[in-house]
Amino acid sequence: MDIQYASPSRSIQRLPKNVLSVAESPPSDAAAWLAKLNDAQREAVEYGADTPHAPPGALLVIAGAGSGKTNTLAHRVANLMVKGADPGRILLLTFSRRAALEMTRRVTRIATAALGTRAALAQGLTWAGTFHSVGARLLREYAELIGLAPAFTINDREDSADLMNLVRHELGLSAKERRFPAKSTCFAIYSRVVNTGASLGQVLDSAFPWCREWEADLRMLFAAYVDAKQKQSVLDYDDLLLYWSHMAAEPAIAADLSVRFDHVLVDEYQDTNRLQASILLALKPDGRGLTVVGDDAQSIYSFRGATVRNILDFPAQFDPPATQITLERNYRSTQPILAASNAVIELASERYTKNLWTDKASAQRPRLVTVADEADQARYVVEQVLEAREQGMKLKSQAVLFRAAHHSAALEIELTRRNIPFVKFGGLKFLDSVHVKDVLAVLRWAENPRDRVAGFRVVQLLPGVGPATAAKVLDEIVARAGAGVAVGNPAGTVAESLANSAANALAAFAPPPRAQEDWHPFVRLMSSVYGRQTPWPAEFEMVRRWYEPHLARNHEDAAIRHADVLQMESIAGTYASRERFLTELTLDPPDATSDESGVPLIDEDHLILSTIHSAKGQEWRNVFVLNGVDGCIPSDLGTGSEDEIDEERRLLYVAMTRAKEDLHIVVPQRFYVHNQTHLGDRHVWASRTRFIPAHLMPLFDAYAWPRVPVASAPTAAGLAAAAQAKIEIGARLRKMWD
DNA sequence: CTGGGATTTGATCAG
DNA sequence: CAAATCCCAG
Repeated sequence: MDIQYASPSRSIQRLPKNVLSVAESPPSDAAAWLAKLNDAQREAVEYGADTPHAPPGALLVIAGAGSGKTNTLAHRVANLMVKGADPGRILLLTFSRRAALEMTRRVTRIATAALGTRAALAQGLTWAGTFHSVGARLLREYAELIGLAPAFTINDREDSADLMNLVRHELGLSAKERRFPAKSTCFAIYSRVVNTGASLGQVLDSAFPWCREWEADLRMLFAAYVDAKQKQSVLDYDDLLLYWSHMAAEPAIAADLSVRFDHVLVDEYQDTNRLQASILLALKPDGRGLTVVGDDAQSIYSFRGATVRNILDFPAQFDPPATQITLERNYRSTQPILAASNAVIELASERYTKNLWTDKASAQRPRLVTVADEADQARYVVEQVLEAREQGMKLKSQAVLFRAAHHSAALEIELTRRNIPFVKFGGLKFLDSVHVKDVLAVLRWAENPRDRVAGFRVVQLLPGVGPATAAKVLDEIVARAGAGVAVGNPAGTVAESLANSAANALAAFAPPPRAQEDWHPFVRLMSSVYGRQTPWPAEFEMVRRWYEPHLARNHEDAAIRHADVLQMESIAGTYASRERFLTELTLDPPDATSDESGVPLIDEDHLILSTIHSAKGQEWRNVFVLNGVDGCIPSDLGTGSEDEIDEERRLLYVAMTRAKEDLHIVVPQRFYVHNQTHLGDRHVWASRTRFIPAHLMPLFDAYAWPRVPVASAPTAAGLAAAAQAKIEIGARLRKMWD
């Protein structure tokens, strides 16, 4: 066998066995598990796999919707392992945690089939996850080298916006005459600059033109924000990529970093941004061992800085250019569904790829259903879902997709009323609720006493403590910590001495009179968690018990919220440590909610509700797309530029291509306006989405619901009678006030 | 300086 | 319609 197997590898011991097992099996056998793949898929799976330790140049796989992308990628990973690649040296970057789990599951299954009893090898695939989670892991490993506290905490979007707000107040930007952009807007601008690599001016021009006048102030704000994060050992989502990218560009670390992974495979490449692309390039500058998979027609995350140019410009980045393989055969949808989807995407102003084809014939065209309003839309969906279930289609095989999380409100009410279980993906709620954030803030502050947003929130839970007192407390901690570091603490680590100073600062602080009573229990709690005196997860219970009276005092609906906290406690028990719990929860918050508070109905059959974004990569036999009207798809917020409109079009394309057998696009004609006083009936009339213009109508089965029986169409006699009735009713109504 | 009530504002998709 | 902001009594 190849001598290179003796080259430096962190688990050399296991490799020879593995190689042997492959060598022993006859070639026909080895081919058997690849036989189900089509030619293009097999090409993608086998590209360079014969020399896993000297991989050839970069590979780009353009994989259309339903073309077996996940399966192909999983086979490729399994094949690399079968051919002797060390699974611990394979980096698999996916879009979501869910996708990572699905991928490892499949790789394990395929590898088991291919390797027989040597399936344990697949367990070694430990580097599979999102860019952000892998980044967090690597940063903790290299933290000391790059001047980062290893116990750094990670802020989610809300926390980051809160910190931005804190900094904004300190800079006095809140007292401007003209209103300064909201904290979430400031953070969105900052995030976009970081992720796209564009200048602040460019970002303001292209995406936030109404904030143009604040450029100078924003620049100052962002500088202070970065400064604050560093002082507090806090990272936001973007930092996970940003630090990784800079780390990978640092020659001393870059060498170590790029040799530790022989193969880097990236899924959903069309939804990566410039920053992510730069990380890949730093890891694999010549493209050797790099595989990216994606579909430019499904690029729907430009609001997160993703650019379709990443995938389009990928091949030319390398010399020689990347090899490109296109998967055009669709295994998912019937021909009529595919025909309609193709027609929709074909109208894009810029279009780069392929037409998908299938041999799955069907007489059923996708349906375009007109209903009166959102209430009827809900009734239509429920009726159709139940009818399909009568014919043997499980609820789980059916999904309702929509553009924005709140579009399903009316449907959720109807489903609850009729006792139909459902699980909703997208539009996160759990982490947004104040009680969950309160408890997490205690834990984050315990993990990192410098985390000002967390501390600020926790101290203010005490009665009689407001922003001013909280700020004093935090300043006191910073002062003590500074003094502690200056004096030095040879006995313990930096983290321990920091925790000590924080606990001491709290103990020494003179609370305002109203907080007197609650102060000591609070100090006891914080000293305990700072000092890690209670093991995880018992620590969570202690925090919860401390929090309970504050929860009860501050919220009328404390009971419901308390149930959430208990729910969180049971989740906490499944993590090995406080740090793991906090990191995982911020990087991978639960994305599903169900009608019953908290408890997802995992075993029971249930209908799937999902935003289109969260439906990525999934498929169902029966798919309903809600609100196929202008203003929803495309969203009225996203019709500014041609690019934005094209992205909305791709969104509809993604939704449509989720369907295997039956597709319903529902078009309510009337929407009630939300922003009205009292219970008015102000409404707007909606029209069918512009992405399905008249000339595409032949591809659909268009009808109104409820269907009006022909026999009941008004006759001349009937109308005359009705006219009579109208008069009578009018007279009766007047009588009411006599 | 805190906290409760009145008032105004602004809002998608998500790691 | 929920969150941010403002105003004022204690």
